[in-house]
Amino acid sequence: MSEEELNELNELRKERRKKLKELKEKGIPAYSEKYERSHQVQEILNNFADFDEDTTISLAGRLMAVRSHGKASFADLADMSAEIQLYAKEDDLGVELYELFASLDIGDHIGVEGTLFKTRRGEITLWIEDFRLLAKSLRPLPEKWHGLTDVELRYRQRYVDLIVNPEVKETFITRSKIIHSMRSYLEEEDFLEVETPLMHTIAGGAAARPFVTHHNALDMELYLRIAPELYLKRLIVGGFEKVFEIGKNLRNEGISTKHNPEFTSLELYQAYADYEDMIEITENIIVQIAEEVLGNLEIEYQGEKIDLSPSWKRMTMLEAIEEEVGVDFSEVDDLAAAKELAAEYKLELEEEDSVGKIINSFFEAFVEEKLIEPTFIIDYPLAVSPLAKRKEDDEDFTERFELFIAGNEIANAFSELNDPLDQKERFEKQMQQREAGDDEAHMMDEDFIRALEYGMPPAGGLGIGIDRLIMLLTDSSSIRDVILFPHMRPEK
RNA sequence: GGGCCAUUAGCUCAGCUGGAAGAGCACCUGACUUUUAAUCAGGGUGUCGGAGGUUCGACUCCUCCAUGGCUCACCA
Repeated sequence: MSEEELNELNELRKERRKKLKELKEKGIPAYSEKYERSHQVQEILNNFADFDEDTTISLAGRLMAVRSHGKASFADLADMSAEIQLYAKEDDLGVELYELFASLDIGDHIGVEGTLFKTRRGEITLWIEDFRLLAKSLRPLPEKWHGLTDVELRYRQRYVDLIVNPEVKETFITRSKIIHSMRSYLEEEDFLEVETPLMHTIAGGAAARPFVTHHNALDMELYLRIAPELYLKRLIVGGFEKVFEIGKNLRNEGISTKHNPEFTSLELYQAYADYEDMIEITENIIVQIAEEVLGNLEIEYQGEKIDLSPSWKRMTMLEAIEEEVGVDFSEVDDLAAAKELAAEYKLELEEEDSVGKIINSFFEAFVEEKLIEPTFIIDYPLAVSPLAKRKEDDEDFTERFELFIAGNEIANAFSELNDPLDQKERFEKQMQQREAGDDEAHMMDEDFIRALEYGMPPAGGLGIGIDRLIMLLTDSSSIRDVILFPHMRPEK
């Protein structure tokens, strides 16, 4: 770094650069080789009684605080597992090494060696006999008391957030456990984990605007996937009977506390099954996760107590609307009457050209947010379900459900449409809407129709929004709190 | 994209109707060999988000821009 660049640094950073230079002059490595430690901090804290005062142990971690008393100092060392107090005395380390210890900064990584004791106040402490600087920190950490609360900084510099806000680390450990529990449930049930393409020539499987990218060698536009659905169903055609994929979907839409442009979902498909089976899997999987990861089926989300104990409530969409709004849509069968109702309830419609879409709008506007306890809403209008099988006794509705908890949609599932001719007609209907300006309408996928023509067994399919589920189980109000690096605009 | 709000030291924040930029922590200097938000004495380290404007004078008022938050719309 040149003199000019150095001069632009603030005082705190200049100070640390100065110390780095001094270390170099003394021949002390500021970024040294690996350090063999004997224990993690948590093991020490849990098993203090097992260590006598002659047992030498070694730890490695980041210096989080220093309390210097002249010729002796206390400090706090944090590794991933926990924090422990260090005690360093000039008598034991010698003048030179103690001076080095005294010059350490908060944020530095060190490896320490010594024996354990308890202070007068009863705190387990490592009495240092030797230590080594492992990595010098050149930037000051946020304040120890308030930590880092500026959400912009927390998301942009998640590494700092993780260093100073322990509960953030907890959330992401829980996230990992949730996904692990989900995967082990599915493997236990003999589902095969697969990976399908992220780059699609046709963006399908959901109603959403895709990101577009360009393949140079092929000189063609590609879409980043909005859902893995159509590929997973091709695998059901191919003879896999139980498949699942946990992965990212990318949607070129608004960003909010519930939406990130890339988000993680579970999708699974089971041959010879239907949406009733999917209800069962959904409930089982979430109950297992809550039991394994939280050890509790009674959770609290943003101040609301929620009981995840089975069996969860089921209602048809029409029943839910009738209960909440008092309108019985089973009595409404023409578009004009539905539009009149929408006007009466001050629902602003855009392109709703069918009773089904208006029913769905009523549901979204008046019912969704009221569904606090886990509730399966079943039987969705055909008009908003272009990939789901029709109900046998009602042409206008499908064998589909969504699961709502705490007012949020957590899962979406249906009996998969496996009639290729019906599917083709529905794609054609979607294409018309697309041409009429609805750029979220489904695209025609000829190859998917071809696959269905070879014969797809009846199948149930299920999608779970993993980020949303994790928000619920970690009591996080924003999706950004459960995604390590949420999308942000560039700085400056 | 619309509405509302925010942006001041490394961090967390005060700064009134326009009149000499502040506190705590962190940091620096000194004292201190069981402290733990260590303590004691001294030190303010700043492009007040950016650019214009009004004014004798702007952190403060106005306009535009940037970023973020909440919210509505779209979506999961």
